[in-house]
Amino acid sequence: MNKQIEATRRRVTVKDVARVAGVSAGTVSNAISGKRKVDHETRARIDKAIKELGYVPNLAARGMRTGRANTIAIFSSMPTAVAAGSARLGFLMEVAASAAVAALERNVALVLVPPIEHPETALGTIPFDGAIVVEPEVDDPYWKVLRDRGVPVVIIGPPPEAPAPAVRVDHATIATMLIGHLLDCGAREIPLIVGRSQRQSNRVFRETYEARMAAEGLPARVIEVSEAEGELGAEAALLAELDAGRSMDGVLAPIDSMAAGAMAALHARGLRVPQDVRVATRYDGFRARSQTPALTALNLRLDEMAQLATTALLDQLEGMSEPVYLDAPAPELVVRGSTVPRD
Amino acid sequence: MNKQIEATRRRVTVKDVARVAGVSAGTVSNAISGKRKVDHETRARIDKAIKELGYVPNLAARGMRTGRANTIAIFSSMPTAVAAGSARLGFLMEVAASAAVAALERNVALVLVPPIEHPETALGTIPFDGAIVVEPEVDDPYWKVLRDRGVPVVIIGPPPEAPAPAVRVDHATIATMLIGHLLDCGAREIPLIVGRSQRQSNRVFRETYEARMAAEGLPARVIEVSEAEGELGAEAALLAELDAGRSMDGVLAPIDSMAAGAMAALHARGLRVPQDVRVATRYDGFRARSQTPALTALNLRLDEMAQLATTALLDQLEGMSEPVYLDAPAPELVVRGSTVPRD
DNA sequence: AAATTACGTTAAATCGTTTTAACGATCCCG
DNA sequence: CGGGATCGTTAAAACGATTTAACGTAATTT
Repeated sequence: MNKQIEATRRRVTVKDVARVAGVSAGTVSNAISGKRKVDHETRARIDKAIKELGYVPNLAARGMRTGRANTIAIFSSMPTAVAAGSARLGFLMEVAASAAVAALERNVALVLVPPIEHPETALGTIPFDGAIVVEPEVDDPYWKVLRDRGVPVVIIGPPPEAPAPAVRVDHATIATMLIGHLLDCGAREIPLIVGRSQRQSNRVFRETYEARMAAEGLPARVIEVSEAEGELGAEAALLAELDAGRSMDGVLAPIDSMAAGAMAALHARGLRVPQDVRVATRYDGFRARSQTPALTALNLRLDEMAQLATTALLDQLEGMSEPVYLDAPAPELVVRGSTVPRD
Repeated sequence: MNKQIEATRRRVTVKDVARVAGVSAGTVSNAISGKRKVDHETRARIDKAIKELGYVPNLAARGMRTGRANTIAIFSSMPTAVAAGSARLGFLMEVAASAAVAALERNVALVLVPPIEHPETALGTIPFDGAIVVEPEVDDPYWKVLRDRGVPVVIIGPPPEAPAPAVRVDHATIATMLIGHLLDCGAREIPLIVGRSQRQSNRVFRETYEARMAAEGLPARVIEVSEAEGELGAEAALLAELDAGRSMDGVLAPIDSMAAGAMAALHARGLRVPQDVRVATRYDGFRARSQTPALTALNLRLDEMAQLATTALLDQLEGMSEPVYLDAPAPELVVRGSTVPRD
């Protein structure tokens, strides 16, 4: 009953519990983990001792013995993150939130590793058993290190290397849905504003766009904007296009910051959205929703993707299953005011 | 040069490095940590050996010896989270993103602990040296356990107990700003839609509202809605109010889901926002921005708050400073279409 | 020249848990 | 009655790092 308020109190260990309960340390361990059978009555004594002493296991020691940290990390790499701006972060955080819940349900904690300056350093400081890598680049630094170290990894996004465990996101499908929607809305002159970097998503988007436009017998116009320029870059590029007298009745800008830039350009030239020009983007985040009118986008079902990835990773860690290759759930079109007039 | 591809390879330890470098394990440790001086030339040998062997330190072992996990956790508690819905999560994730960056800059990883069913269980599985607790309730389960265990904690929000290290958020200021703005916009009949639970923020908001309305000689009308009912509850409550013939030209709904419900009710009765009724809410998140028109809200500067809290916590952990009590940065009003006509 | 200090290094102890192999006791079966 | 099985338990050996106290040598002071 007496609250021992000593300045420095030795940590309560499994040995202390053992002594009080009149058993050996090993038995206490077994009682806690449930790995081996322990007599019902002795277990009761142990439980009592634990409560009495306020024992809380030392996770570092446990981890050292078992070789597991009971932790997984979620990574998103640097370069494009800064470039693609808040979108990327929002994307990552949406995934992380869902992954954290899924992981905790299996008593594993999630370590959040946002894009930072020096990835390598961080990697050495963070204890984790496996990782989820969000939309890695082709030569993603995180992914490469993890793979080389033999850390179990599940990717969310298109896998950068042929057979890698991943929740596969098919950018072609995404592109097709968005283009199809713009066409359905009656748009015929639809420039594509796309990132200049060699990321897979840019490439696939572009190819899919060109193929589809060709199939429809419509002109394809690709406007490349450096990711680093983001919103302003896209605005400038579209203004140039408009001022050069090239007409348009739709704009497809998968990267949401660029879509925002496009909106600004259209407004500046007095074009009405959606009456004159329809606009669509990919990720239905902050950015897309803050426009007026809000942008038509896709519900990528990030929560489901995160859950899939997390359970796949944990199954793999527990040896319950081989590495798997899953397909992301089909995205859903979220139609908003930027393509269909509201109210 | 030969890639040893053995089925099971013993982990490379500090001893292996020591052997190769021709020194003792202790010296390798010193070289790595930089805690004691190591001859320049031997350090070079050690570095070489490390690279050669691909040594990566075992963090569990290190943690066991040092007693530090190099990890902090960020918590948000259960009950209201589910109630307040996505808003709460968005809030948490915004804070977490920023905290993660701040922590990683000091080589500490951030563990994300979203609201879950059984907080106690999780606590026992997660290794962390300190914690950030986001907007704890008066009797917050997480906070109580952490305090009892003597884990260093910094709170973001109003502190539930007199002197607790915190980044203090002043709900009175927040309430004052929002009410002031609605008044400035010309609103005179402004019901307050507030949560029914005994959370501090509800109480403070309500008191501030009543005081201010009294001071202005205006009628105060408080509509209580149970947090669990959220959006629909608020909608129903406001519909009832309207149908009872009580007129209004403003609505203050701090909880964003309830603000959404209010918008629905107003639309349903053909009232125009902002021409007939001005609407404002507190947190400028997803919800607020997705309304048409988007809701006027506050930029609470969560990123700065998170950064403050994180550095305060880490300073405390490193013994660099005593527990501190900081004030959150002043919020900024974000005026949107729900109070001021746009375009 | 003797005494002291400073420096870099080391062997050994230590952190607290899980796991291993072995143990005695009890029970079952032939 | 003796030879397994079965059961619950235990003592001791890991796990891999950091830290302690002590050491020899070289440099500096007295």
